[in-house]
Amino acid sequence: MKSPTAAPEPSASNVKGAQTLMRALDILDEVIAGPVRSADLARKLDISKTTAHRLVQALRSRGYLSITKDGFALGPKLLQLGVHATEQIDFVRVATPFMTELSHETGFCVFVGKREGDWSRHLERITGTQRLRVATAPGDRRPIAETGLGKALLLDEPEEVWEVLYRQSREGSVTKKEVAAFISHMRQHASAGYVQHDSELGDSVRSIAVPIRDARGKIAIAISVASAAHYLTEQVKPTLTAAIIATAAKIGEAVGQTQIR
Amino acid sequence: MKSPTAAPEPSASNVKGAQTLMRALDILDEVIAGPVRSADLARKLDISKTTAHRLVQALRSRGYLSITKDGFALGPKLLQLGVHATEQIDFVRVATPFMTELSHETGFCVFVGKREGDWSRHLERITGTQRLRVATAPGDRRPIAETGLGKALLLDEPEEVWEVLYRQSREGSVTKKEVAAFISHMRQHASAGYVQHDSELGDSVRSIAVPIRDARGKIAIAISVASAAHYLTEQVKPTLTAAIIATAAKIGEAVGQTQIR
DNA sequence: CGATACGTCACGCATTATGGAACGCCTTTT
DNA sequence: AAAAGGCGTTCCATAATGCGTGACGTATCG
Repeated sequence: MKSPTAAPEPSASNVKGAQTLMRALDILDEVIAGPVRSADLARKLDISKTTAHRLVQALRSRGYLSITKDGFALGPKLLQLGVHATEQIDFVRVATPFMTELSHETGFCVFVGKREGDWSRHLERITGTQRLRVATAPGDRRPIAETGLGKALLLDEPEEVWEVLYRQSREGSVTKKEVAAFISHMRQHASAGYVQHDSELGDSVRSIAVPIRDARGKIAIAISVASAAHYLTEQVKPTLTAAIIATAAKIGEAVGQTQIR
Repeated sequence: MKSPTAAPEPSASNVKGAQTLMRALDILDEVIAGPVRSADLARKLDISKTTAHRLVQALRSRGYLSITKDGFALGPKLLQLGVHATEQIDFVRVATPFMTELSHETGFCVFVGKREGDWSRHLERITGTQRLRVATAPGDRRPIAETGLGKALLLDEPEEVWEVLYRQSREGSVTKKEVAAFISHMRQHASAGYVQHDSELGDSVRSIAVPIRDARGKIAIAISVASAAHYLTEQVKPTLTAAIIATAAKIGEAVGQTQIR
């Protein structure tokens, strides 16, 4: 059985014997914000002008930096790496440790999922400590407008799309009033940045879901906590919601989401 | 006066005193193709298993690599850097040295430009050795369907867009036949990958233009050689075209264009 | 026309990174 | 079942690597 501790992540300071590399990466971090002069780098990172110069030239020779009239900027090589990273990165794998952490903190069961056309696909589940479990398993596919997780994946869509998908999930048998209510709720969710969803199947399943955006700001996946309404009461909701949002923010940061501005 | 030699580019081997960094970047280069095991890296790069391990852990601790079940893959940090690089990179600055080289090789005048809505903006010009010069100057804006450079920027657009922009450049006074001819020519250009354009103003200006794509494959800028038809004869055209295409390829590589597939 | 600040180069010292050896854990082979 | 091989990991002595001091040429500013 797996030990409960998460994967041993080398926490940056953990790693010894790569000073040159670390300093070079520090430089890249500084340059993210915008062009920086070599001398400024030396000061901010507290290294000698010479070292800054050497590292900057090395990075430039590899295309990681380029020279502009007001200092060094990110270079073309990073475009290439960025594109390939997009293809290679497994969002779920990145998210899993954070989900585990959340599950341990709260005791609830945590899910991740992504959009597949008009469906939402559940990709991974971290089981919590509660006896009563939501049956949804990794691999399950549900109409996207029908789950909290799915709705979180739709938060950036225009209202017309919401309507179409909602009608689709109800297979047409739906009143105008219901549609209007759905849209209205989605609007609230979108402005709040998270979704609270009560199952319409009468099984008292309640979930809270939050979308996670990739580096381009596009919603890539969503995480959700789902449980019986018996556990997920109005009292615990505020704290829990905050915890989920915090976790989503951490994951977002880990997948390179541009900082909130 | 500037020396005729291009900017002193640190040509990778030029840079000394950054072994650790260079090896780490070599690792990233290997991983671009797909997940690689740490031991394989040690072999391919001819370094000890220990060193490979240390570098890989360092890169991972910073998010440049991530662990997958079949080795190390590019990490989420590269998404972030990629996005910011897209904002920061000055394609013209990257292109200029290559354009200079082309100009010296051929003697012709070389231009770069980008698209601005329905216009093409000339951004930089490397003057050649010829007495007779095309007057277009950096900063000039022309209707996009009216110049070779502009047409190169449109090669990926659907035919409807070609038609709209062509009519626009002619201010409506255009026959169906002319439109059909334009579309037909554009089709040829698109499949050839370059544009040959003879000015319709009767000034005997002829140009050859090639688009340059960014890391996502989207046309970002275009370069062109323009001259009096007196210089740009049918005899020199094949050689010149090949040279321009080669230069465009080099620039494309420099801005991280995914290899031709 | 000094004064400041930047990028660049050369050089000697010691900090830093290197590879060998060895270990535990797996899967594959015998 | 045992042996063999491959992988990721840790420890350690060694010297090679990367560090900062100092100095030079050049632009920017007052």
